[in-house]
Amino acid sequence: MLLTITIMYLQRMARKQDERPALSTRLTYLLKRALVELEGLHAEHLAPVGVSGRELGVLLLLNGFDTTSQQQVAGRLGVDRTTMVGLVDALEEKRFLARRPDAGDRRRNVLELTPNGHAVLAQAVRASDQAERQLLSQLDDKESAQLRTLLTRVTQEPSGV
Amino acid sequence: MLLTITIMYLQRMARKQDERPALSTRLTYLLKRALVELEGLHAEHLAPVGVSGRELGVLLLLNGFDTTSQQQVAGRLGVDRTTMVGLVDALEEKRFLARRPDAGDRRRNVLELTPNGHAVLAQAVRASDQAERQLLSQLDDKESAQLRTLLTRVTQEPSGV
DNA sequence: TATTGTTATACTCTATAACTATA
DNA sequence: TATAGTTATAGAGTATAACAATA
Repeated sequence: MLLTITIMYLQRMARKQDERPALSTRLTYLLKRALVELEGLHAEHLAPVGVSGRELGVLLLLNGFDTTSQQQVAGRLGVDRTTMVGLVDALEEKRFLARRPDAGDRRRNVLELTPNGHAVLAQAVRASDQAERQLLSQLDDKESAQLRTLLTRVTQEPSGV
Repeated sequence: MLLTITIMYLQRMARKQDERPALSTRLTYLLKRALVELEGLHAEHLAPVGVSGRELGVLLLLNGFDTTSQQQVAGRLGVDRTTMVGLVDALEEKRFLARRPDAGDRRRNVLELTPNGHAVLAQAVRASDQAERQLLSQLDDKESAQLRTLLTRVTQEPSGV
């Protein structure tokens, strides 16, 4: 009888323990942990290519749009224009892109991928694909696609803005 | 005839454009964007409660484990012990937790939530729930649960470590 | 000698303010 | 007057090194 009560008590305590809000169930924690791990994998896989994850972002943006000033890229990348200067400096020094003044508005720098930049971008994308596959190694293809879809929907504005 | 060829060419170009690897499809980009937005929502919702997102993490850990030194919490939170000092300073000053030397090992500080700390934690969790619901407003309950499950599986080690 | 908490210091990342050259 | 790029500076956030107390 006492044993039964004791067991019931312990079970109730165990449930109560489980009901405690846990850090590991918080969405911020899960997103951050996935992101940190993915950034680590990118650092590994991108190192031999010679670009950082942030730089890959710049290359992707330059590849995706035809005419682009530093400030346009900065805006799309979500960084300040002053931060952009250093990024472009590094990529220009590595000969992955070229700056030239815009003929129409000579205050602007038009950024353009060099042939070498295009080649490095292709390599970097393959490296990034590998990093992503490694992060998603526990999921099958359908689940991976689901995760991507759900994240895309989450980060989209409600009214198609 | 020429028009047809032109249209076909433009369509091919459009497809080619779509085939370009885009930043917006990169998992790092999606995760970061979701995280930044969720952190912003937390900042809003947690402000009236008087804790930061990082501090909520500490409170959740203190609530989840029974006996905890500063260094244990730091380890679980993924920050340096020197970073932990400032976090604990702030929470102690706000009377949400108390430091006391461990009787068994007087080098250690045992951290304990105060009654006030428990109350604030409950408030903060409700605020965090709201922030999460707002982020997930485009998803139904099943999809939200799916996202959480997929992220949990992604951040788990393969062999149940 | 090793460990916990602490402080001082340095490093990274990023933004704000100020300057230049263009418009 | 306003804007694009640049530079210098300052502010978070975090880690490394050194120190005191304790083991």
